[in-house]
Amino acid sequence: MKLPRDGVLPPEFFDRPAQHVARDLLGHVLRSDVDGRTVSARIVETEAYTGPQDPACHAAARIGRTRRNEAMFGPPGTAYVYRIYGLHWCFNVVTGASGDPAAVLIRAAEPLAGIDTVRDRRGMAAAGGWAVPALTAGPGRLAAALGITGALDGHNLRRTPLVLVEGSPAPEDSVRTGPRIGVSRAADWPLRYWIDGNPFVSRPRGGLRR
DNA sequence: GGTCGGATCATCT
DNA sequence: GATGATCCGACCG
Repeated sequence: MKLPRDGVLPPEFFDRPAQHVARDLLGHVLRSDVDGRTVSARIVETEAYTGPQDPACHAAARIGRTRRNEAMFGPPGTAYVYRIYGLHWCFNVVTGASGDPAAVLIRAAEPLAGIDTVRDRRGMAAAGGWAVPALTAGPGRLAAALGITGALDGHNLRRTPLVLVEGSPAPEDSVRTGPRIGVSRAADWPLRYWIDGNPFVSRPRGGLRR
């Protein structure tokens, strides 16, 4: 695919099945300028929620179109942000054509810039200066680190303050797949993608890898 | 090292 | 009224 010179991922990148976008997003970069503070991070873990036929998808057929999942029906490259467990925000990228409700959950990323802001937002001491997995490994942590809230639900991800830009795609043989985390339906569908061995990949219940 | 429970609330039935 | 695409701190060994 031809990418524009400014490096912003084009709508065509997202106008594909969610599982392809989930795999291909690994290695690309999410940049946030929320509150005027720049943070960028390389995506290392994703999950695909493929549409009405996917029982774990927020737009599964039994649910249909509701106020919460409205953004999933928008054009490819739209943000879908929702609150979970009453506490945390989760950030997704809408895939496929308008009216086709599928998305990719961004579960973890490796900070590249703005570490001080990340540490500040995550309530960690300013000392140190380097990134650790507990800052951005896991969807709730990642959203908090980048300042992503429900205010960005429906946001166009080619525009500031939240943009997906070209990074260095993960080599094909470094990508691993497995069941999605924390879902009760379609629990065995292998729609989770991550970069093998990357320390910023989340490890729910069992500590962090490495 | 591991396992467990509480926090906290929008959304949907 | 129940559920949930989570996180963190407490507790145990």
